[in-house]
Amino acid sequence: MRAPYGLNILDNCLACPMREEHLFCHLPETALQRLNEIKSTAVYPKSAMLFIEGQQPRGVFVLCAGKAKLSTSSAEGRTVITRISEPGDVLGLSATISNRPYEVTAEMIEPGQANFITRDALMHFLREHGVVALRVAEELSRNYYTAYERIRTLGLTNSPSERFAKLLLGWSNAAGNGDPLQVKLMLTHEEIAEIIGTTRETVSRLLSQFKRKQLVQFKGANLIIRNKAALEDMVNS
Amino acid sequence: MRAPYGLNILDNCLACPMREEHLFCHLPETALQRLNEIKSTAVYPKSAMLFIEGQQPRGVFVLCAGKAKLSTSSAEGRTVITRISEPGDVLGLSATISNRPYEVTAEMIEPGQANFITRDALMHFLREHGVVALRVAEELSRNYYTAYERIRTLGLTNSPSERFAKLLLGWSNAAGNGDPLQVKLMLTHEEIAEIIGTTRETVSRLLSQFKRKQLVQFKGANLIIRNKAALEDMVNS
DNA sequence: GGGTTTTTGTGATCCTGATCACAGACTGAT
DNA sequence: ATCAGTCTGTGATCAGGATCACAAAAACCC
Repeated sequence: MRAPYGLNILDNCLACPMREEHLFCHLPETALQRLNEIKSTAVYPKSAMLFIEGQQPRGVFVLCAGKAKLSTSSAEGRTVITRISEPGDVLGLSATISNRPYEVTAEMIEPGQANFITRDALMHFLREHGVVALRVAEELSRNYYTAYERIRTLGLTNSPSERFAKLLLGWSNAAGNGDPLQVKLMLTHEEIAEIIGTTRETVSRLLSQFKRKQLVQFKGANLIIRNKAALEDMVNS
Repeated sequence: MRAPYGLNILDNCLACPMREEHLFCHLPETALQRLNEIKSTAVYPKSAMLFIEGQQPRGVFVLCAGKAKLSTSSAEGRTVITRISEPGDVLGLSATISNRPYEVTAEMIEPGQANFITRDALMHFLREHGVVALRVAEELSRNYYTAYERIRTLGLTNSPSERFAKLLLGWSNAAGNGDPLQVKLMLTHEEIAEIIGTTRETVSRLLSQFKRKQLVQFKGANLIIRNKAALEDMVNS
């Protein structure tokens, strides 16, 4: 297995990388072994598509390194980004389990690595290991919750400013290590717009507006939250 | 077990009522038997709350008769209806499986009946019957898909008119029996507004507008779709 | 380093829905 | 029948974003 794109292949990224709640953690030894036999690893460059909305499900991808954006589009070209996936996430699980077309497109937004398990192998594996099926159900529930969170932000807030403030706060909370008030902006305005359901121009304007009001401030490619309270007020307006 | 509210208790509504894809259909005999032992049945009047958003999950409800609306609200009183559940649906499954608070409120919009299975009993049952756990995973995937459908309608369409047209078409498709062009309106304008993410007034106006344009027509409490093509055009605008 | 492509900033315009405010129609209880 | 409560229709107003249209800036690539 070669490692193009200057990435080193991670040895065993199925086995509980960083997140304790990872799908395939704390499994019986035999199950884990079997899992390692049926998985295959690959490395992906930026912009690589793991799968595309509407395709028949080939299997699941366990993201080991890098980030991927999950999005869904309308016929008229409009797009919503539903999630930015991080290492440890399992992509394509619901489609694979239910054997329906992938409901989203998964595109790497930075180079990374993922394990792949074919649908047949996975289903066979799950039928043999009932415990893991239950874990899969739990993982699906988790996905369900994040989908609900999206529904709530899209449905319960009217103004883009509110949603943008919410997004920034969410990012600052998610910043596990380092300064929680410092957020690395790795998305284009266009992509941010696709997350909060507005236009690129509006995101641009909101950002200047936030800067003007001293709510945020730039430090290179990072955004510093200067007035968290004010942002929180906007969210609960 | 008494039957208030003038409803007759259905004998065994776990066993594959109408929908082949029902969660607990085609199970091994032993599993089905055990299921019948751990379930309890109750009858609910209109407006009864099966559970409320934020509560610790007590267990799952299998809806046997009647319809329930699932909704989620913001602190400021705004509400989105995420689904109108029909007999055969399993309510509270993801919360129960993942042991997180119910993510929605389930309220009966017509009198009905449901089986209840406590969380403990269900989890114990699932650990014993791995096959069923897989079925649960499939059911969760289905729920996930409908959640995604909500995300798409909320995120990919801008105009309330578009969403309203889409809703009407969806209802007409769902009308299994009878004239597919005839839709029974059983929700208030307020509730419709909470489904498509707009205000009551806008729904009122849209309805008059659709009537004026001969897209729809009333026949008592039923709505007749007069110009399906025009509605479909609005959706793909 | 120059040339191309993507990304960002900002103005001007316009229009759709949200909001507020009532009045009329229904519904359901007693 | 009556009254309270809910639901529905519609007008008037108004602001917030979508849209279009460029130009500047940054990133990328041989």
